[in-house]
Amino acid sequence: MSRTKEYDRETVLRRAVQVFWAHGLAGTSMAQLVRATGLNTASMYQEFGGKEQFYLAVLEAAYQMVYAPMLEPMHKQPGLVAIKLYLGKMGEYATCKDYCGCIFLNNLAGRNDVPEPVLRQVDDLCRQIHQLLERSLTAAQQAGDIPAGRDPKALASYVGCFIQGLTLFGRTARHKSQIPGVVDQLVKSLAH
Amino acid sequence: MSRTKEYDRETVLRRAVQVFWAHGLAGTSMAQLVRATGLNTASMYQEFGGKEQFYLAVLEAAYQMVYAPMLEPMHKQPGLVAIKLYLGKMGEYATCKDYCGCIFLNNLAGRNDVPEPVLRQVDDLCRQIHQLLERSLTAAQQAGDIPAGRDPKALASYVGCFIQGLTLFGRTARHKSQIPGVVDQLVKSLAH
DNA sequence: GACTTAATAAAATGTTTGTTTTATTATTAA
DNA sequence: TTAATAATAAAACAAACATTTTATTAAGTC
Repeated sequence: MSRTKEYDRETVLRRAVQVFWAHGLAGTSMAQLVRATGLNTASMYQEFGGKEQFYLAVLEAAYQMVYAPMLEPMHKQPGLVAIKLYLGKMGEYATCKDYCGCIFLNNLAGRNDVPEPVLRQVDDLCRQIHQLLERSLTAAQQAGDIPAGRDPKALASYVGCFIQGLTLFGRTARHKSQIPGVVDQLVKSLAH
Repeated sequence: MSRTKEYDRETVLRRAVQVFWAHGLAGTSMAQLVRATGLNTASMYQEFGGKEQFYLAVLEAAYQMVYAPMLEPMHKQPGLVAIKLYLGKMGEYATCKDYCGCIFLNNLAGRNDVPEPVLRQVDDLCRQIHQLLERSLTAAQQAGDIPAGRDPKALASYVGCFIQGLTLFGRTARHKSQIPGVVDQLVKSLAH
C-alpha cells in the first residue's frame, strides 16, 4: 500500500510539548520543532495541519501528561486534603529547576495576538480548576475543616489568584525559594 | 546649524509604552512603533538606538508614569494603610477595561529569550516592591495592626505572590470581576 | 515485477522581521 | 547666499518566518 511512518506521534508530541512550553506559541519556530522532533516539515504539516493546530494538540497533551494527574485528588476525594495535595504538588513543581510556568497561562502575558481557540483552552482550564476548588472547599466546610462563615466561591477565587501568582513566582530565582513558605501560609489562611 | 526635530521625545515614549505594553517586546514590530509614534525609522534608531534599547527606555517611562505613583504611599508612610492603598490601586488598575498585565512581569511568561538587561529591570522592580512591603509590614506590626507572631519577610512574599497573581487575573473576563473580593480577603488575612 | 499510495527529503515561495543606506529636506552660522 | 549640520523620507538589505511544492523513497497489492 504505502510507506510506513518513521516517527511515533506520541514521542513527537512529548518533545513538542517541551519546546512549546519553554518558548511559547509565537516564540517557537517550525524549524525549531523540526529539529526537536526529528520529523521533517512536510510530515509535520501532514500530521498536525499547521503551527496553531500543532500547538493546540500540544496543549491537550500537556494537560493529560501534567495537569490531569495534579488535579486528580480534587476529582476523586474533594476536601481540604485534596486541596493541600494539589497546592503541594503545584508548589513543588514551580520550584523545580527549569520551571517554565503554566503552558496555558503563559498565553495571557505579553501578547495580545493569541488565537481564539488557544484562549478558549486557557479559559476551560481556569474554569475547571475553579470548580474543583469550590467543590473541595464546600466539602471541607461541611467536614468542619473551614469556618462556616466563609464563602467557598470567593475562597476558590482567592486560592486561584495565588496559584496564578505561583506560576510567575517560580520563574525568578528571587522568589523560587519563597514558594514553600507562601504555600504554607495559604493553606493555613484557609482555616481562619 | 541643523534641522529641528519634528517629534517630542516624551510624546513618542508615551505612545511606545502603550504599544509595547500591549504586545510585548518580541510581539511588537518596529514598523508598528513607526506607525504609532509618527516618527520614521531612521529617527527612531537615531533617538533610541535599537529595539531592545527602545524597550528599556519604555520600561523606565512606564515605571515613572504608572508604578512610581502606586508605590508612593509605601515610600512615604510605611504601614498597613499604605499597603491597603497600594493593593487597592493595584486591584482597581487590574480591573480596568484594557488591562494588559504588568509590563515588567509580562516578560516572565511564555518566552525564554528575554534579553538580560530586561530581566534585570524586572528583578529590580520585584526587589523594590518586596522591600517596600516588608518595611510596611514591619511598621504595621510595631503599630499593632498585625499580630506579633508573624514574620514580615514571609508575609511580604505572600503578598508579592498574590500581586503577581493579580496581574494574570486581570486579563480574563472570568477572573476580573472577582478581583475586588480577593483583594479584600488578602487585606483581612493580614490581620490574623 | 509493475502499479499505487503515502511518507519523506529538499528546494522554493512569499512575507515579515530588524536594521542600514541613500537622497532629500530644513535649519543656522558664516 | 553659501556651507555645514542634522533630521527626515524612502528605498534597500539580509535573515527568519510559516507554508507549499517538487522529487524521491519505501511499502503493500495486483
